[in-house]
Amino acid sequence: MNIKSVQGIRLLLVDDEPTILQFLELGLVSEGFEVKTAHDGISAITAAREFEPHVAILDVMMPGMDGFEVCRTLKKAGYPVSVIMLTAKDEVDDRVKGLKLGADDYMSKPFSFDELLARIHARLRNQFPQLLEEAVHGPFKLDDRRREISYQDRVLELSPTEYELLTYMVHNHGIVLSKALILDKVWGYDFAGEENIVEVYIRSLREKLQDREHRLIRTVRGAGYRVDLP
Amino acid sequence: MNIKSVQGIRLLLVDDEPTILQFLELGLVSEGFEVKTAHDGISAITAAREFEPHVAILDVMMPGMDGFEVCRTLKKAGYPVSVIMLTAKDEVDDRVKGLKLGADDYMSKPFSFDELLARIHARLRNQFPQLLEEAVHGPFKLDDRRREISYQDRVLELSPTEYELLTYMVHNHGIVLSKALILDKVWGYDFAGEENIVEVYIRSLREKLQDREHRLIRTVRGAGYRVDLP
DNA sequence: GTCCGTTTTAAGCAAATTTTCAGATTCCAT
DNA sequence: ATGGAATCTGAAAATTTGCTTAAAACGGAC
Repeated sequence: MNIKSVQGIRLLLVDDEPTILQFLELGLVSEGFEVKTAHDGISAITAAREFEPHVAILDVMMPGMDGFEVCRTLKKAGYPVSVIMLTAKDEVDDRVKGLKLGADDYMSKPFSFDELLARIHARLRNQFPQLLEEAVHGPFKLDDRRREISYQDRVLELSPTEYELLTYMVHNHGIVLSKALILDKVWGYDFAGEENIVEVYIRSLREKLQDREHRLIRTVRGAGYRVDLP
Repeated sequence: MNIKSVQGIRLLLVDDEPTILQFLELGLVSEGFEVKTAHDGISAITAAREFEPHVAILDVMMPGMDGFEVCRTLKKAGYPVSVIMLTAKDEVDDRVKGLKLGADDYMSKPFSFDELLARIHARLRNQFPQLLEEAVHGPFKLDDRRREISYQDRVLELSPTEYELLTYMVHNHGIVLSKALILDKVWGYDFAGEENIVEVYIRSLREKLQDREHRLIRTVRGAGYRVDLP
């Protein structure tokens, strides 16, 4: 997603399950967020005090102080923090239901990483609209909400992967991006195929941008690709 | 949200569960509302007399005088108050009962704070339009007091779920909404079924809107749906 | 109970997208 | 200029996604 626009945004992750914590942290950091983690409620509160996160992602079920308590404490202290609560699907007793009220959004496990990203963006749009402006880079206009990219004021018709790829590259224009890096960011670290697929998609983008001379998306032989804005 | 200012708007919160009461009060006060709370039906009536709330948020299940009774009493006394009823998901018949007894809207737990905010705003739009902007989006007119949606000045005949879905989507027009998000917001966080049901309902809406070309409700492949107003 | 509208599930189909592959082309170092 | 590696290309194969339809499940009204 849009690396640059997310810089300086602080996320607090709280979960007592180390595996999940690590997994989420890894993903969110590589998206460009500033991330702090805590494995229980008490340390979450402490961390929040000095870290001042924009968004807190809290697991409901934790030993000791649970997610609800953390949420309430943060809100009460007046931090302008958005809270996304994570809970398992089978935790549906009434007490839990009622307490869900304090959070700004709520996701039930299991969920996809992409979905979490979308929720974080939604929260940011709501709470800190000035942080996520519509990005204009030269002839490109990136509209994350509509999920559209315009080039010279014409909306491009892109497949999902093309959209992700172009978003990533335009946000990082002027920088050479290796195929390995692109694979990581766009296809995910666990993609098993060959790097040739990047070439295939670059070709498709060039076609849709009418970039016959490869001047917009430049090939840097042996290093990767670079978007050059006029 | 499409609200100009919330200052001077008075909300009455009634619930016997102190935790929930506190959560809601905290959140709503920080949104700028004037909030008064009551923990049972009797004191709710008393509070309403001198506080004269614009909107009352009542829990259905309370010992002694329940939410319905409070609602009926308030309406009978002629206060110009909008009532939002809170009920647990399995108390299905409560909804119908509540609407018959004069409630203007209902919400089933669990819900997020955002949803409650949206409902309050919706209520205010209808009951006190001078305080807020109109709920007209292009060719759509949303009247959730009557639970009706007009499209090009014709009232649509919608099932309850269709109504919720279209309301949600029109309210968020111009933004891509994933099927997962729609499921959460419209069907509730604990819905167990497949995302296909969203597709089925979208189809039904398109049919009723005569949107054969899918230009009103656009499919954004791999991402979700987006309402585009002409 | 039966009827009726609504919600939900399921399966087949069509289309779009992703991925792979093999041959062509380009580039660079020698 | 030549060989080898990197990149480009076009098209087929594989996969995924969304659309549609019909039937089953459900709930309330009678």
